[in-house]
Amino acid sequence: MPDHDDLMIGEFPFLPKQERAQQKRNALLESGQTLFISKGYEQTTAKEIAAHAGVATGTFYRYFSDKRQLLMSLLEDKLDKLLPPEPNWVSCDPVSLLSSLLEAHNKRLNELGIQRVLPELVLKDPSVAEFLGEARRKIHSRILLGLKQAEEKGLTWEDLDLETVSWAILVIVENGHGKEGQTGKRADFQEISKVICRMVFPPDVLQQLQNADETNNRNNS
Amino acid sequence: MPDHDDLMIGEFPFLPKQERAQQKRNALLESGQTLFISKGYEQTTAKEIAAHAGVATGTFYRYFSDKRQLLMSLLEDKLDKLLPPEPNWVSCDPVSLLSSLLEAHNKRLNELGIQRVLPELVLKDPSVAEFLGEARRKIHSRILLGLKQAEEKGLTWEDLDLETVSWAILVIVENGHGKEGQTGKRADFQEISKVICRMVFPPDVLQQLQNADETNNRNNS
Amino acid sequence: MPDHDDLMIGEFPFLPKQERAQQKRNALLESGQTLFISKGYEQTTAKEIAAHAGVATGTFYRYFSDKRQLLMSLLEDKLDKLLPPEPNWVSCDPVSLLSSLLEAHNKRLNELGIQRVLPELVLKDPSVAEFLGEARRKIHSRILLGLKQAEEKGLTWEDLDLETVSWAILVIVENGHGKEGQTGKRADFQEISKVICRMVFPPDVLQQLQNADETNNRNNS
Amino acid sequence: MPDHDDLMIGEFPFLPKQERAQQKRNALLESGQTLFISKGYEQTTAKEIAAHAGVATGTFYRYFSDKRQLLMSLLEDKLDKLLPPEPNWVSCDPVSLLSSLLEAHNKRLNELGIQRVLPELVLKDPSVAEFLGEARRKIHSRILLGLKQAEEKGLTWEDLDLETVSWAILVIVENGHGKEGQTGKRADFQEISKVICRMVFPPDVLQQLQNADETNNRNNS
DNA sequence: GATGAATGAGATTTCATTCAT
DNA sequence: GATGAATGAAATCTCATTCAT
Repeated sequence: MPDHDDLMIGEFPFLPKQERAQQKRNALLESGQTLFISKGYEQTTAKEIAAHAGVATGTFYRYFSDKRQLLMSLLEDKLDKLLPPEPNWVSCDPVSLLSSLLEAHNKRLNELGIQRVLPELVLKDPSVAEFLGEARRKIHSRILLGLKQAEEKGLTWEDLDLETVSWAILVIVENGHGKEGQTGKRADFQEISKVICRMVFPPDVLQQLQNADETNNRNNS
Repeated sequence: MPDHDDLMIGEFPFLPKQERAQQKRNALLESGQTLFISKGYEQTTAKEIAAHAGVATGTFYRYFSDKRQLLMSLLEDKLDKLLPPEPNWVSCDPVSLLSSLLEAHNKRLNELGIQRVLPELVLKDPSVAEFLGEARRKIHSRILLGLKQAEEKGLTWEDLDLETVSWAILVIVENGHGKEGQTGKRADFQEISKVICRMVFPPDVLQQLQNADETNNRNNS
Repeated sequence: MPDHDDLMIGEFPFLPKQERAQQKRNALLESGQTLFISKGYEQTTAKEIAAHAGVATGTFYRYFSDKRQLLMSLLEDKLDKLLPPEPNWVSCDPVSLLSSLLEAHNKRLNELGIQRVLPELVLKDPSVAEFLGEARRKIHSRILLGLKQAEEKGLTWEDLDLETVSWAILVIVENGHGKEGQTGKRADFQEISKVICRMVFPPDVLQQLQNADETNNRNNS
Repeated sequence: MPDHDDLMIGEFPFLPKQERAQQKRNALLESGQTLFISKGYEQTTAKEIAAHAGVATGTFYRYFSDKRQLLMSLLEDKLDKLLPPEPNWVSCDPVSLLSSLLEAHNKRLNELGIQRVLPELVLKDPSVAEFLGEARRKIHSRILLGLKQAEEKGLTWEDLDLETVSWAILVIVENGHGKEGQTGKRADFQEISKVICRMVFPPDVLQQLQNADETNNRNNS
């Protein structure tokens, strides 16, 4: 349980009660996250979480009604960080834009790690499944919307099935974080972006967008 | 499990002992699979599996050292069915080829269902993780090989990063089965195939392959 | 866990499964009863009951879903023994009849002991309260019925309120077992019976009944 | 417990400290009583009592060493109210005297309610049992004393066993409060009194006492 | 081999009591 | 004195695994 006040010599190690309680709650949340990620949800006990957070078993139940609720709190806290950002396809070079978005999203996911427990929970707890499904639908419709705007401007392949492409993008984005560990090679966001862009834009449009972007940059500097 | 054979004095039991034991083992495997899929691995007890298979709890432990080993046996038995087939890109219309392969693979996955428990186990049991990683690497290299052959024949985009594309295909294939439930629309294998082909082949090559295919079919008939 | 078979040398120490299980169930019931009576319901833990019955904690839960259910089983098993017998006022000397009934009932209660925990449970568990109330109503109406028959024969005090008297008798009978411990004197069933009879019969009727009884006895011998 | 006095600068707090402490103690006692009666002793937690009394959990332990001690204080405070009044059999109509005494006692018991938890505690805490036994003995000897005076004046049945009758009266009085709920009819104190009087006095004596009472009343008015 | 009752370690959860603030 | 968060012992209950029959 880190307590920064301890380091401030000359001050009373005083925190208003609410804040201290918040600290403890957070310590429990963090410990829960850490242990869930490293051992899985079922393999982690409430006692362990409490011990890891440096509090007694009973304290766990002051802040959370049970393990499940701690997890749900974690999910709610972190949901926005799990969602990939919404790309704006038009204004600049789509490949490098996507690449940096992917890299940032990937970094966030790896820092978070919580997504690794989710598949375990989908089977055991329908409400988690519901929760995740909702989130996925949200992301999917975001991606779909971006694609639609690009399509309206005549930038995409002519016979593009937006539903399917946006779903494919979703899947690629969601699984990007795992590329390295499972195929032995570090994720190459630049290449992934190229693949995605190729699904969306014909080569000439892509070239055009990239040229416009370069011009843009030259004018700006 | 009532066994009327015991009552037929003077007849040979219809199955030699070893085979009857095999039957029990298989019943347990099937029950394990069914229950793991519907309730998750941790939520399924050895007693339940035994009861579902129509044998006594203790019998479970005659055939499997524990729950984990039953699962590993399941995985080994079914692994080949989890692997998607290796596409041969050259000989026919890639889109319809892929489409039918995807559909067949998807059907197998849904019949199997076992893949749904795997994420739960990856964290709990490193050997499962190892096992799965191995399988994925195998599939990945199959896909990669197919792509390489296409590339050597000059069929693919010029600047194609084969590693990345094959990884993207892997991800799409692996997640294809879940498309429907999660985005509200039934999986459309035709469209998915088109997307994948667009990642791999330039439009003119694709057209050419499809024409060749049609010619082929006409000649054949 | 007493096992009488151990003492039968030369016999197989064999009991059919059901009987053995019954034995264990009974051992648990008895242990529950003993401990509930000596320590109270709340003060007795499932673990203790199991240990006292010579079985493991888990075995307790094989036979009873929880402590409460064991108690309810006890109550159902013993309810008929808790009910006082129905007196037949007419056929013989009411005082000695009542006296022997009271003594027998009292002996049964003391052997049983379970009634001592009931008050504790009435507050905690409304279903126990309901259960007991039902039993009391049954006894009460039995007593009332006996009184009515006596009244119809013109044997009782003229202005007798049957409801009230039967209630008073119920209360006296129910509390008879506790007389000794709480007032320092052994229960004197003969005297209690006299008191009850005085509530019901005028002295002359009582005398008459007793005389008739004596005549009866003389004729019988 | 909001306390506006703290805000009135320059005024003496309305209550000296000790008295305010007394108030808290009393609030705790009352809350304990209320909750014990409605939920039972074991089912009531110290935290609940404190919350109900409007003080912090810790404050509970400033005034009482533990839950048990709060209960004992309750008992000591209320014991005199639990004791039924001592009847004076001679000076007036015993039936109506008893009737009004019974009614008053019954009302007190119902207001108090604490007697309902006692059975739960007798088994758990021998000192409570001791305490209650002492109280019962006290009441019993009071009743016995009254009967003896009546006997000395030759008012009672000739062969009356005073011990037994006084015990029977005690039991009836103690259980009177529960008559209604358990037999479906409201307690009828007049009838109960008649029953008790019939146990004690022969009809002619009773008549005589009632006549004397009427004469008394006529003379007084 | 088969059975399923028995085991007991371990997870979840509660609550009387303490103690830093 | 008052507070209420924290404690941790203890109760309830589950289930993988064993073993007598």
